[in-house]
Amino acid sequence: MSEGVEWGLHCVTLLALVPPDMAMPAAKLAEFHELPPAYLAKHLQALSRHGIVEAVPGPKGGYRLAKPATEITMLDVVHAIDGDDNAFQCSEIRRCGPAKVAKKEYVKTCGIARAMWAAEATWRAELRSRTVAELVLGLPEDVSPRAAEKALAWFPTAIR
Amino acid sequence: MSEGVEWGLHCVTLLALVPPDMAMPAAKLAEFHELPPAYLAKHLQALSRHGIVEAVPGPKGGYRLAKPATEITMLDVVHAIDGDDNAFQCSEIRRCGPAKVAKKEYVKTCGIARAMWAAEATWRAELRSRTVAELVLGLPEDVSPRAAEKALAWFPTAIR
DNA sequence: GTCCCTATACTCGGATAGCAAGTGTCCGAGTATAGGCGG
DNA sequence: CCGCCTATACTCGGACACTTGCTATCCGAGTATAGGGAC
Repeated sequence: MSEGVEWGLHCVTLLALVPPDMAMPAAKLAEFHELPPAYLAKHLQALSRHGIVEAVPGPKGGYRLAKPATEITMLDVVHAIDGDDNAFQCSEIRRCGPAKVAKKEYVKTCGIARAMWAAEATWRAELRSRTVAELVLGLPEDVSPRAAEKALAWFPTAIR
Repeated sequence: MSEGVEWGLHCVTLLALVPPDMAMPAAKLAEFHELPPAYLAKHLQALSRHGIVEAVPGPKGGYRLAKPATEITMLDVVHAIDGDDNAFQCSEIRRCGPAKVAKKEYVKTCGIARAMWAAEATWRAELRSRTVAELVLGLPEDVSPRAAEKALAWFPTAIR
């Protein structure tokens, strides 16, 4: 899985703390995680194209969430950055070789592909059930008070 | 996900039909699916290293299952070929930037990584619950009688 | 003092190089076989 | 006729090029702002 997924999830979580009438530039998002700004921008563009974040141009511009954090699932972010294709790709090799028959004979999909896709379906269901809002609510439990203090001190200098 | 996973699953399913005292060469496995023989061999080596299939050298040699098909899960095959690393890799970017604190302060794992890994756990559980034996039992339901006939006619020419 | 205009600086967006992992291929090491030879 | 030996041919196993997609970067298009000037 692409590394950008991790970046995207962290950035979306951080953007969820930005007031709806403000925005945070990509450079600040990169600074907060010490990420290469130009490359992170590429992933933020993907999130923007898929309607997850909203881009505000010009000075006092930046990114903000395009919809409430309760309506953005982790699956949305993963799909926006890594694409929504199945991880398992069935190339129908069963239709090749000495046992191949007419195309019309293959009515059901390959059993192997069905099983793999069923497993991916549970994975997607799990990620679809987790919203960005839940990630934010879980933050106080994971970050130490000292780190939270530093983050809160930095935050006002980043939003515009 | 690597294309070799698909090849490996199909080959293991085919090998499940080989009598325990016989073997099928990699070249025949490749022929049955019209796959590049040399490259398929690479994946079969991986299956052999992980104790899924057993390699028999010399003439009348080839591959056979190293244990009963009921004890080989789809997850075993996927892990052997694609590796058992988590698809989501947490690089701990939360420990960087202006809000970073001492290493000892990060006691719990990142909430984002926990959620991603939980989703992967359901994916693995699903694949672990499916054995190669079940794939074989599902074959008659998916392949047309005509294809089964051709496969059965080819099969004796491939095992040694 | 207030309104309008213009130059500015900051933002995002897409087009452009570099690199690593997966893809594809090859040749060498090892072994059970099959045939020939000797007893 | 039977047993042993040797040459053979077939197998797997690891080491070597190539290509696609992810990684990383830059510069151009667009816009709200801030300052200056006119009224």
